[in-house]
Amino acid sequence: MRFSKFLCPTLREDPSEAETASHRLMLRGGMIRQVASGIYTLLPLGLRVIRKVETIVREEMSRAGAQEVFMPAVLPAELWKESGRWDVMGKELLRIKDRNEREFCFGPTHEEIITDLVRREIRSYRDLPRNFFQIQTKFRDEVRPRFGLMRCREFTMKDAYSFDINEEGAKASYDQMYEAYHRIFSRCGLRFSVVDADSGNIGGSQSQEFMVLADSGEDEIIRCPGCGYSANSEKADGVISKIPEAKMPNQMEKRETPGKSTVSDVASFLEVPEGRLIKTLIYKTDTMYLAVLLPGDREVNEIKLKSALQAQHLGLASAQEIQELTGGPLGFSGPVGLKIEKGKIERILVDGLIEKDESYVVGANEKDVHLVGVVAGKDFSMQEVLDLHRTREGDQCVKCQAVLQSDRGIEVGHIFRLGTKYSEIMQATFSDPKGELKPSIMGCYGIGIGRTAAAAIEQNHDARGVIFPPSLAPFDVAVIPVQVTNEDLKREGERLYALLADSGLDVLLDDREESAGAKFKDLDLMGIPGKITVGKKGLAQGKVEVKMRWQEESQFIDPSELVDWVRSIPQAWDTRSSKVA
RNA sequence: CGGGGCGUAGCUCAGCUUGGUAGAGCGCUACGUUCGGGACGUAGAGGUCGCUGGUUCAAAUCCAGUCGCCCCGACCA
Repeated sequence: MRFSKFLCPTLREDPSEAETASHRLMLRGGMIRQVASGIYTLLPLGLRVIRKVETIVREEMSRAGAQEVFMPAVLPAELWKESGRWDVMGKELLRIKDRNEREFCFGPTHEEIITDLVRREIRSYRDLPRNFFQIQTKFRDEVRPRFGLMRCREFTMKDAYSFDINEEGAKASYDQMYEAYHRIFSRCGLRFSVVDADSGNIGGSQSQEFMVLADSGEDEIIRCPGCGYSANSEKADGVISKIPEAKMPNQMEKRETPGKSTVSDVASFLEVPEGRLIKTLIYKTDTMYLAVLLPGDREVNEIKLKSALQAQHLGLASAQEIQELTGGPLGFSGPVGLKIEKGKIERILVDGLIEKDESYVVGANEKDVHLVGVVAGKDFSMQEVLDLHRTREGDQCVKCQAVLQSDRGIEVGHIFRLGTKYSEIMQATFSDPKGELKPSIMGCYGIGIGRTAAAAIEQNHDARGVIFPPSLAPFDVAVIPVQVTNEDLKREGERLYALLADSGLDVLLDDREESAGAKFKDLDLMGIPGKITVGKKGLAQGKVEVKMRWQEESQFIDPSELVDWVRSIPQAWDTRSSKVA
């Protein structure tokens, strides 16, 4: 490719909208342009990177025995209604109507569609197991798209679906995908870890996420240095050894707390550690109101709460609702005297960190009043005790008691054991050897293609720009004649370009009439691993000047070694000493 | 959905408070001089000041509405 013909509008300055490294560098490097919030055009350079990721994914999926299909992007509502997710998905699902007012959606994922295909086409245990995958455009109307390709509304996803005759088979299919994902992300040059995850509205019994470690990641990973346990903090379990000490009366007493409605205000006003407060959160689901009690210094894990309640929607009650339900204003709710009544608060859930017979501070359900010396289990009921808090760094591992640590991660892949959630409801059955009809055991497996590329940039860049892992780089090497007006340099550049291209390498020839400095800046920004500088220095001594993106100094090699040098770049990447952050 | 910010040339932004013929740097075009880490000179092109309405003799500027984009939050009891 000749740079002079290549659409790669690099930007000298940082675009104002970009915060994270990958977003900023993909815009500056001329890889993407935004069309609408969370919707992007991939420019030639960016597309090349995406294609590299896709190629790796395709190779590893076939190697793992999956076969490629291509399902539609626009999906009829009926299938979604059949699975029940038409109502569950909410506003994230982009709903559209055709000219006959028939309902469709733009596919956010394809369980329903593949299950529909399989129930029509696969009838016997002899046809199983099977695994189908596709690389397709999805649309999810995200609450808040951000960070360029990291959280888009429209994005490219590889999704795979396995169908097995029994649990052992399903487990084997899952393990196979686990291995394939390991190979894929390793080949993409990423440092990642696999964590236990919540399966969200996809459903199923077990799921794990592949997390690329990066400070800009939107997910928190909880990791145990003792036993190696690691999980998304949404899913992680942890314990604390003991609750904080506090001076507290033995009997329940009222205390005036004028205007102190937050945990930190009340705690400092009453001189009690936040862990000795109980916050009482009033939630509402599709069917009822409920109270959730947890230590003041803790946060509710709404994912756990939602699954404990088996609720489809979950949200906090409004200030007005709280006043009506508890008799007191927001900020002063408490469990003492809280009545359980049909149509009002129907359940009181107590987090497992609240200890029976210990005394706490709670709201009095009365403006500007809190209660101190409230004994858990005596002054209020602890009938429903559940694990509802969000685990955090510093808690102890439930398995080995080591102190848990936390990292930030970008979720690039997610694998699920679905069981029969979809096959049962949609009747995707097969005949077993006895002739009985059974639902297939399913698994599903996703990879965010664009997000993987973005994550690679998050992990591999420096002040000058991207440093693509060679496996994802848009070009293997760039040839830069420092002066194209100099006929000798121009001719030599053309010669090397032809030589390398003829060897099957992806080469970019920077034949633009730019200054050498401008070309170097652009090439560094674009992150191409190999750089061949064609200048008088090398020409004079009959050598070729070469440098890898992550190296500081050029070296001069014999022209006969050039092709081998370019081919050696991937190995050099793997063994490079100065890994970049 | 709540809070905040922004919308002026391809990009980054100034001008708006105090209304009076639209600005800078970078980029782009032409010519010349340069030429190993974003060169210089000269001459040029390029803008319905997001959109709609209002106030006014006069609106980028004041007012109202609207659309779009970004950020923070959505864990607050």
